[in-house]
Amino acid sequence: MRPMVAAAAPVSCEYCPVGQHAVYAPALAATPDAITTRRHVQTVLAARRTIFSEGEIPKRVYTLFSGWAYRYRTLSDGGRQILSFFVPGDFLTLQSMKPGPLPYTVKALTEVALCGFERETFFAFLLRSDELRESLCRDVLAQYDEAERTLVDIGRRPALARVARFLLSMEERLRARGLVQDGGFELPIPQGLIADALGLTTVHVNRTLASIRDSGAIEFGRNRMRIRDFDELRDLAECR
Amino acid sequence: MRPMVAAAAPVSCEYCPVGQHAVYAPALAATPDAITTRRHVQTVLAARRTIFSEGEIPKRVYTLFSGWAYRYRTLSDGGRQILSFFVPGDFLTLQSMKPGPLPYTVKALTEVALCGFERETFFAFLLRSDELRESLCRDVLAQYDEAERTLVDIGRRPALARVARFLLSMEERLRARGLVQDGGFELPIPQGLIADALGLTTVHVNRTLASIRDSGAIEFGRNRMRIRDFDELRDLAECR
DNA sequence: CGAAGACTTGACGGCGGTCAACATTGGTGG
DNA sequence: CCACCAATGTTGACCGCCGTCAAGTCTTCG
Repeated sequence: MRPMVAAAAPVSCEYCPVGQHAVYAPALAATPDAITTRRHVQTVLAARRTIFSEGEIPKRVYTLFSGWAYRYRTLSDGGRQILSFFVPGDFLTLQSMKPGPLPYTVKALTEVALCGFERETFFAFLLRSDELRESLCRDVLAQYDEAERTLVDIGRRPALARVARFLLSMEERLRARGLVQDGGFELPIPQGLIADALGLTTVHVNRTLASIRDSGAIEFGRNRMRIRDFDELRDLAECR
Repeated sequence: MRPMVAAAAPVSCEYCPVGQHAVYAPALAATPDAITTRRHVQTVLAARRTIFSEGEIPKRVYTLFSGWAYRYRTLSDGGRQILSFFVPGDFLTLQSMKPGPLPYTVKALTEVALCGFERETFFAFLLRSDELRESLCRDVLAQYDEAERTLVDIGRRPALARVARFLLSMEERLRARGLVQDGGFELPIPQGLIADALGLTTVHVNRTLASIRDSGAIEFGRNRMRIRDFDELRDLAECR
């Protein structure tokens, strides 16, 4: 399978293919130039490159144009907890809304293309209109909600249910962005990272995925996942 | 030990003893009447009473004036995950900033006194000034941050470290509110609830607390906790 | 005084972690 | 084009943390 290719974003943001999912989508619809002129940089980064480091104070902020990224916190013992994965259209550092050091690291999973803005003017712009504020607010609360949902998962559910729900929520998110085709989707997340996101180990994620595959609910190969039986998978996610 | 007594808030918010910790603290300092006149209700509720139910659409929102409360999500199997505890001055439902059903239940832990506001006008007021918006934003991000910190704890740390960090962060929060006296503080949270907050069981929290006490780092009795050796406790929280 | 909630302690077992070996894939440079 | 290497996936053996079950005590309150 060919690796995902990241192309830099087009010159104008007006017809941006992922703009409708961006936090500033309302502005793109109304006054696309307002975004284009504020966009400072377009960058392409190789897979595994660090985009922000924990403790860094961001002067520039990014929307993910193509590719996948993720963010995580590091433990004193070297372990890490992945907090979320990003897909095209996602804004990488909502927490930078207020100035100060970032409490997590952001890293490119695949090769990525980024659209960069100057932090201060970017948020000043978002706060100027009611509509944009509301969009920003919705994004923050949605991420907050997802964090607490994951908290419930990790705190109270067995590994099988966690993995099943992870797959379901990933499918739902990708479907909303039109990234589900032929009933399946690209999932360039190695099992070790799924483990770091779900509070498990690589070995156990591997066994769990294998058992779900054996149940017939999913099939997958390198970088690709297909849900064959949603009802079955939802049953597993309910944790019995 | 006498149960905590909840008295209704005073008539005017101007000299509210916990107002400085409220999300609308800047407004209290500048134009206290703006808060007093918007406050619709003052309510006293018995311990264990439900303040909001999961799925409910709040028309009225509350600041906790006295007593303790907590919020949690329920699982299909009857288990639950506590998301946070509230102390006087805390606002109970930041998520209600955007209209829609609440994704969690809020319950009184002790007897509580609440100051109620009409949801819509309350947030409209908070969004009107830059200073209040910033205060709101800071609160949301702080809670979000705490949620992800807990996520790391539960996902990656052993029981001993979770409990130790829980005690440390509780002490820090209460100290900031002037609720630490004689080196100790009131902690009316039963071990079963600590377990529900940390993804553990009552039995295991009990053993863990006992082992921390044996190490000499803390001492506690019913409803009261004292940290005797911060360095020791921090070592435990680091999870060697 | 009775009942409900909270705390404590012991015995036992299982989910998921640890360690280790090996297979497979894809990228890189010679 | 091939050799090599790093990253990833897979499987088995073993074990420990923490959950489950259960009994009993203590405290609080009606």
